[in-house]
Amino acid sequence: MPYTYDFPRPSVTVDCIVFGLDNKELKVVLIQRKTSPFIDSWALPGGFIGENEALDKAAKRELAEETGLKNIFLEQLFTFGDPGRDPRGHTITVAYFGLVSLNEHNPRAASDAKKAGWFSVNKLPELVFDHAAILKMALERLKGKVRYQPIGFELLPKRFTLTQLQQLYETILEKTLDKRNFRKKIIRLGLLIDLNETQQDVAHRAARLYSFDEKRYLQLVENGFIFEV
Amino acid sequence: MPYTYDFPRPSVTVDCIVFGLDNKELKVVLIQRKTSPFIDSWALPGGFIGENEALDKAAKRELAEETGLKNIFLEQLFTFGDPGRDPRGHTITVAYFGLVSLNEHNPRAASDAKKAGWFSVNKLPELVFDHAAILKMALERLKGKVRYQPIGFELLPKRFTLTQLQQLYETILEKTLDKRNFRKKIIRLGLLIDLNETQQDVAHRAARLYSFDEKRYLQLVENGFIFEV
DNA sequence: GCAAAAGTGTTTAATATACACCCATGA
DNA sequence: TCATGGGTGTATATTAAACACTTTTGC
Repeated sequence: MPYTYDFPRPSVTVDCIVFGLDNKELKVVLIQRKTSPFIDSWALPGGFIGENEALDKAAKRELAEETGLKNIFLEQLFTFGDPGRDPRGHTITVAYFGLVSLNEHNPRAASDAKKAGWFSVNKLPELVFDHAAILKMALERLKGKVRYQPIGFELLPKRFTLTQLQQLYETILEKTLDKRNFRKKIIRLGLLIDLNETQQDVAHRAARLYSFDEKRYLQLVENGFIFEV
Repeated sequence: MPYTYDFPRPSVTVDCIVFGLDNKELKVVLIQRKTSPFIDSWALPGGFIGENEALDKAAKRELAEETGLKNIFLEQLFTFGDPGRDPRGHTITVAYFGLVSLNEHNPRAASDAKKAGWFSVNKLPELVFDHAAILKMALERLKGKVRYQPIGFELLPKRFTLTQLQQLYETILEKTLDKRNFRKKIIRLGLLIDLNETQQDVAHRAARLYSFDEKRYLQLVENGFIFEV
């Protein structure tokens, strides 16, 4: 079923970088390719956009088709279009990135991939195309963004402890933070809801659980509030 | 000269949002379209990417072809791809934005546009396609970015006064700043070079001129420095 | 001499940093 | 009872904010 145009057109794909936090390791979802080129190699989940398909819809669809992951908030990262980045010819890819609570999301090889799974960003297999560069940019964006937008909460379960939150920042920013100062600062922001519950089944004093007050955050943003950690 | 592919492909274009500062007004470069659709309407400079052409190259080329503006630093903003944004069919556009010193850059209608010029962002003509939405996003990015990256300097002449710099921040952030506090803060950053020169031909006390110390900025960034105003 | 913008310091409030011990729990 | 992580306060240093007058220059 050939499609003919008066001028040459590049192919357009989407790729997804989905980060998760496993204890103190930052991980990313990769799939093993089922199709040529680079069959069996590891890659970011992604693929061609459909006819008259919106970019974000395509990203969500491809992610679901290859990893089974659904209902994940994806945000556009960057568009890569260097000729030569794909051996099949001029291909432009729009990269999306998302953050999930790793324990609550388990990628599995869905229809369009041989395997799918979480990989530590520090121990990656070789990636196809320019996916290593895309991932690198996603990591930089994550580091930059986490300081002034409350995106970190996406990486945690809905209910989390202050220590988990602190470790998250320590992992992403790659530096240690003072416990007392961190708690003071976070609490003072007024964006955490104290659930008046504690952890269960831990072999030490159980920590209080908190959730992120997204409603209040949105209210504050409306009034010009700027989140900073 | 028809081009045939096995699967449907969207068109891909680039659009440029170039901001300039005119006294206390933020302005943007627009062109009057020479071709259908929307002939004679105002639009952001832009057009189709070429065969095997890199995205940033295409943006620079289109900007030069339509406005004559060259050697302008452009940065990728966002990619817009909603089906329906272009009546000719599925068209994805990669938007770039740039900042220039308005007095030093005069857009003129080059080969691919009927007219070209600076428009105040507060007094815009009706724009074609979704260019109004693209511009809105560019403005938001500018506001967000100016606080933690020294991009504002791009909007000023190489030699500028502290008052000019302050007015720049006041214009972009849409609020007034205290002169003494602003000066203290900016000087303390250590990113300005005092040129030991003063304005000429002004009808009042001549102000000292400064330039931005980009070398030093890059050094500091290497060492983890974060710019904040 | 006056209009117009340049330039300059101090006080007070808020925030950031540094730092160490007791508490609760399960094994 | 001990190992493990949870939880807390204070003093000091740094930074932000508020605020008004004198200086220089051209006309």
